[in-house]
Amino acid sequence: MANMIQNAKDSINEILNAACLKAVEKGLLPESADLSRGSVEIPKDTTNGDYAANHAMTGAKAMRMPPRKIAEILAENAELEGTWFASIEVAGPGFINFRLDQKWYSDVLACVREEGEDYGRVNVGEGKKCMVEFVSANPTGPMHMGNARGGVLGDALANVMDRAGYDVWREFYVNDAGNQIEKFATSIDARYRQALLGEDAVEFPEDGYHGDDIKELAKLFIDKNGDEYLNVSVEKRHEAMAKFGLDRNIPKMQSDLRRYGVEYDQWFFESELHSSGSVEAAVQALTERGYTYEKDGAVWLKTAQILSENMLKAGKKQADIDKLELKDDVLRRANGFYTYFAADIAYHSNKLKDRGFDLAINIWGADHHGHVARLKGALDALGLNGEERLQVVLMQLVKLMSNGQEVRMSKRTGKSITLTNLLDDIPVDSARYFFNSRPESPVLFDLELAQRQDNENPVYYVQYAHARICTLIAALAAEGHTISDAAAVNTGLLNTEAERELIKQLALLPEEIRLAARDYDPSRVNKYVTELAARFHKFYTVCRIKDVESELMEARLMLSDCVRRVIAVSLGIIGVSAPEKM
RNA sequence: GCGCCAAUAGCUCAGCAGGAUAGAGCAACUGCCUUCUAAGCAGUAGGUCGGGAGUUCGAAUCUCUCUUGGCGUGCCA
Repeated sequence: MANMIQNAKDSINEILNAACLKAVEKGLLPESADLSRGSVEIPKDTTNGDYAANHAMTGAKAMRMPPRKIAEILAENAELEGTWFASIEVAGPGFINFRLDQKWYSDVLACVREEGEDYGRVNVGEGKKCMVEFVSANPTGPMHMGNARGGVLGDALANVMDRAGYDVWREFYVNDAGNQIEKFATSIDARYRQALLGEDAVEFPEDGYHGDDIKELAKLFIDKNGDEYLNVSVEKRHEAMAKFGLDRNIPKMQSDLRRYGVEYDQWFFESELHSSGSVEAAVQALTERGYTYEKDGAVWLKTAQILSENMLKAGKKQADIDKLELKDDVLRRANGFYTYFAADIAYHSNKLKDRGFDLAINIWGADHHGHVARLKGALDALGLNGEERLQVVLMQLVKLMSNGQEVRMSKRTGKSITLTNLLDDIPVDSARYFFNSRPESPVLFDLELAQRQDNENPVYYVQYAHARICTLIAALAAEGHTISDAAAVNTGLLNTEAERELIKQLALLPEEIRLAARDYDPSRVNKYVTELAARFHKFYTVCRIKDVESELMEARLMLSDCVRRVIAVSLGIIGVSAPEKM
């Protein structure tokens, strides 16, 4: 579980604090010396060292001394003996730059070998229960590109959280109740009667689902039941049709997602919240706490009050809050049915309270952002601290390009690229790599580029590095060379710039996992592994492994094997395969 | 109107709890395979980080403002 980047930074802080203490004792720095605002960073340009500390600059004001002078005093009083650092120097406006010693590189390699499959694990989650809910597409039709992105981001994020030390649970929330389902049944019904009574005999509802999949469901329904539902009451007919449709659509979603490499721990049905009385209970609980009222025959949540109270507590000005024109929300409609919002409150209360998840992460499309504040607010009102315990990752929508043209997607007309079509056309690895980009940036998906199975498709760049190493290891094995442990190898021989840059990148994985979990952004892993592949390709070009002096060969072979493992682990996190041959 | 997200090389995007000279891939041009996979590597060229102001030792990054684009602002989900 070692994080060699964090360790190095901590060590620098200790070295500087000790140096500061010493300098104060000697009277070189004032008693007011305070380095606590300083931070350690990895400079872009390694001519500025491997790590740079800005403590002298951030502390200059309190000490009333020029930063450069402070930096020099600290550097002179720093003790590097027994640390991971070989040298220290002052540069620029007052940076204190540290250069890593060989020992650090050796320790990184030892870590990678010792931890094996578990390399990159960190324990920021401390075993806390974390649910990642993602995709949760309406089961009324085929999944589209947006769901494809949600599937990738959610699954990869769940992997990241797992590696960051959380106890992770993946869930799909099935909206099998409410208006959408009624519309779904109405649509099937219209197609059903059109098929039996003629196109013109029945008018198709304007707000119904116009896709061909509905016609297909109607046809299957006829194959099974013939015309026997023509004379049944509308309620009974719709109930049968909704059930029939869901029984076909849901398994289809499950198999499509599985094909995509996405497996859930649970498919949670909204209908169960209604039938168990959980929705009613949630609204009741809000009422008991005084957060609801009745108006026009409906039950309302005092959203405006809850949110403005929260904002006042957070230090926002009343005038700014007024500008937001906050509105209350309906929980139970005048017709007696609960809204989607009410069910969602019940669902999230179920997650945080009944099932005891410490953290609930939802991946939502950006078009749902208006829903975030009020859901958090409702959970706050229930005393569940929704502000912190519910985290919503809003992902921007997918723009699909084909032959340089944007392909418009429309759910209403049913004209959209479905996830099934997508998987027929492009490799899963390619889709998973492309969609795993920063969630809040819109993604432009170029169909032709993703389809290409050559070097223009960036996913192959990474996979190629892995395959290269595998064949290299096989070739050396054929000559009788096996991979030694870090301790059995003279890692000091790995001292060219290409080798050191490669090892530094290996060391970075735990830190990247920590940051990816902190920001709920799994795309960091994509960037990480791409950079790792780049550094390997460079090393491979510059440093020969086969046919060099045996001690050096062993060291480089061991390094290559470390890279192979870390690429495999990283690709595993983002759900891309690591081929042994290409 | 109000709110959320975005704007960085010709194209696609990194860089965003402030750090030193703003990076990569593609496209263009030039090199590197009788030796471990050239699906690779090295190099050239390409930029008022949307405009303006502010905060400070320092701003692509933080604040304000304007412009442009996407989304939201339902007794839909």
